[in-house]
Amino acid sequence: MYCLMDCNNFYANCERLFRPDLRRRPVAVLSNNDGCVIAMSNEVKKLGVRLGTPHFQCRKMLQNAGAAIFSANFPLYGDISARVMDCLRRQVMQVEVYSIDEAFFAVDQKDLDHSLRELSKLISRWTGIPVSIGAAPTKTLAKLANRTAKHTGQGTVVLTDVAAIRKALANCEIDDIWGIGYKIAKRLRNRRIDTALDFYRLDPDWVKRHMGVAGLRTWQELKGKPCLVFQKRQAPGSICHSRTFARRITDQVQLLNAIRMFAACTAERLRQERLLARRVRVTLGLARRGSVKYRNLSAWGKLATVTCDSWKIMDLAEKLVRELGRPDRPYARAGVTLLDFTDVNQQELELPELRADRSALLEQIDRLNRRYGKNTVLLGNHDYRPKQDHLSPRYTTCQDDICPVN
DNA sequence: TCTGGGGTCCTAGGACCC
DNA sequence: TCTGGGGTCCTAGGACCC
Repeated sequence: MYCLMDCNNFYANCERLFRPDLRRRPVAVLSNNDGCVIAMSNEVKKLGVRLGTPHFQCRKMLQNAGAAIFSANFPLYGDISARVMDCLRRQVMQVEVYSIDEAFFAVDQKDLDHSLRELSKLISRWTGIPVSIGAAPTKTLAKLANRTAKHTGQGTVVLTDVAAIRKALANCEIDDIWGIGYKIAKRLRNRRIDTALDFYRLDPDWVKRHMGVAGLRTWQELKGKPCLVFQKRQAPGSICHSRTFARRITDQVQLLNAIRMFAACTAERLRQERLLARRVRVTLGLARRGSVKYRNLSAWGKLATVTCDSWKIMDLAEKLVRELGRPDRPYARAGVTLLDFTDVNQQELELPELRADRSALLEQIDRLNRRYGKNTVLLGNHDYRPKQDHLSPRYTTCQDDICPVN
């Protein structure tokens, strides 16, 4: 049996943890630069705000409803997530953390309904975060069970018999199936395939022909045949750091400063993962101008040897930006991606005279950033600062922000 | 004025090889 | 230079996830 635990309105409930006064107030959380709504409490959902709505479009409505607005506080959410996952690991086997607020796990118990309800209560009691749990014979059906648990307010749902599965499928829109996104859903709707049950009734050959192997896998999963199994935590295949600028950039020096800073962030993450990279890619997003659409420019290059040295990665990223030249439009966003990794233990040998060994210095910088918070020590001459007008304290990860108890 | 960020997997097409 | 088939590798782009 596959189970899926999902934290309810996770970011909004993290903000509420240390602010009991917000328990009944609407809460919305904004993306970087306070651009758009990325999470909200049920009260905000009831107002009709959709995920991804730009803040300026719903600001008035939220104000009128007395909503509390927060800039995304990822150090806080990451720490609370780790606590929830730790709690889950103490109770069940084979936990696969799927995202910051979701984890699959396996159970093999008789009284499943009862034990999942107890588990949900326990996580909520230990961490303060309410969760929903769905259980079913495949991961995709477990997702469906979880969705049903949320929608019906049951908290936990076990989907095993065909009748219950069919009922849940009939109540699920085509684009709410895990694995079917906006594009495919639109194509299916054009053919009058509107619900998960309509999709379930399709011929598998047709599904394979029109939706490829990924679509067929989803179909088989809904039929109860597991195609997606538990996965061990793997090293990432790429590491990316990208940002939309609070103000568009026209100055090349400013852009290069931002790129060097982004490159340093990717390098730090690379060292955390104990990996070395071979390739660097930079991506520049050019702003819309009149009828001229938003456009991406990108370029990649190879490092002389695999490395996790911030300066080498920063230098190559800068070189790539220079090679891209100056476009006629301002930059709206930029990013740096590292690719082609090898494990740190398999580092290629460099001639000693070519190696500027900065590993001790980088180690110290990483240590300071771990201890005193991200970006305590930054490399390069940067002037990039995101807009975060509604940031809550880092209650659990920064000593200065700990809640006082009176 | 103001529209996120970080990933994975699959597929098609081109280059190249024998 | 052209002819053919089969194979691999690489890259860009699309689609998906949270």
